Amino acid sequence: MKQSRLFAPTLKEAPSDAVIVSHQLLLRAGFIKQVAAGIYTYLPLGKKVIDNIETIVRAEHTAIDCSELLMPALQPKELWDQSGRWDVYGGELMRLKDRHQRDFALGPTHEEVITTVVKDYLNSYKKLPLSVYQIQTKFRDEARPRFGLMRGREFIMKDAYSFHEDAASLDVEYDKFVQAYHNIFTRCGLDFRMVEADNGQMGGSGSAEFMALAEVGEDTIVYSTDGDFASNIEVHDLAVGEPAPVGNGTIQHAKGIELGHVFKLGTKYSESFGVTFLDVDQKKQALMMGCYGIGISRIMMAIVEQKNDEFGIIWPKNLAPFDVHVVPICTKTPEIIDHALDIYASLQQAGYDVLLDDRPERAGVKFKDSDLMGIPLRIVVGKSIADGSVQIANRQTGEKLEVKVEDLKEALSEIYANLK
RNA sequence: CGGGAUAUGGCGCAGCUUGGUAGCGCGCUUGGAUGGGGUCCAAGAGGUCGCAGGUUCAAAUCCUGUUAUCCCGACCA
Repeated sequence: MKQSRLFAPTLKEAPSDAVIVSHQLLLRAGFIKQVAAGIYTYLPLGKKVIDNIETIVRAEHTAIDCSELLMPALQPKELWDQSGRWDVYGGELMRLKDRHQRDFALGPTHEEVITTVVKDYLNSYKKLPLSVYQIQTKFRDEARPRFGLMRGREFIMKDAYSFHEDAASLDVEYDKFVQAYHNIFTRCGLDFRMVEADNGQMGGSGSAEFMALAEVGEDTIVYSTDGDFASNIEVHDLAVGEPAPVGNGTIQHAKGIELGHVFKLGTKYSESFGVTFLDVDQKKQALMMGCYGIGISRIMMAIVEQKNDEFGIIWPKNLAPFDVHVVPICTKTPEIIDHALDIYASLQQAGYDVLLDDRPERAGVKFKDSDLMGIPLRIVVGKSIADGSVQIANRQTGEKLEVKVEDLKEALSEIYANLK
């Protein structure tokens, strides 16, 4: 991609509405743009990051044999009446009417829909277990949207649902999701913790949350110094310094951003929707269910909150919008831009996703924008090209290295391999 | 939903107290100089001052209402 053609409006100053660093940087670096309170457009750079997150999420779900589908955002009231949640969900459910004055909701979650979708198919124990997921825009009419992508009224979520003949099967699947979630958040480069969580209005028999550690987090994690215990403070309201209920540690507190939540739902939804199957003894039984969510757009925000410095964002390589930023400077010299174009083409051929800053800007402007965007590797093509060398700059470590053009690919692949 | 604040060009802000018809920095356009960390000079373009009503000869400025956005709290798979 040539930067002169990329829609990436960077700002020197953060819009005054943004108060936390991730919100400010995502706005300044041109990743998102606000449309209304809690509603954002993902600009091209932001969209690329979202896509990268989704790629990881998809791969880890495929790995546990969970298949992807896509359900409607628009859901009729009747479904929500069946679960009883039309009345209990409250003001957060975004409600609307069609032209015939029939009631609909924009889905904040999809237990009602998925239960209806699988109902006819899952009539035998032979078809169990089954798990499916989708990645979709969710709607919640938050009383107070805030902090950019942290608490939006419209956001991208991955939600998965599993169906089982008994609790033992649910336990097995639940553990697979827990492992998949560990893999996902690790691959995203997040500093996170799994904690015991409240079941909330979802009901069910067990749940855990995955929290990104961050001071701006809205949740409080209580954990023990020996690592044997971690919980949302909603479940165990323990004070700092108390002995932990498990193990020998003492309690500490930390702030976290909830990125994922796994639930054992039990039979709550299958009972209200009358979803039953015949077991091996030809007895009719209610399905056991699990559900598993990840805030895709929230991951982008959480990463920026964790990975930044005074100059801008520092993307982990798996999420970065581009792998390499080729930055020619002194562009008055025509051979420099020619060399940069050659390097750009050859790195693309080598499989890197490359952004070429072909704009007629001065060096300082290009460096500032590059730092702000946070692409992990930068190749500066300048005067030193006269003796055949360019500079590789590592955004993550700050290291800079002069290399001959003929050695560039090799040097780059070594540095790339060591990126986080 | 309670409490607090803000709304003036793409972004950041001043002007409002003490009404006289809008200004600064950045950005943008053109020209020139510069050319390895947001360069400098000059000339330009761009604003129904959130919206509606009121007071007044005259409203960005005063009054009333309203909408939007942000923060704190409550709420929150």
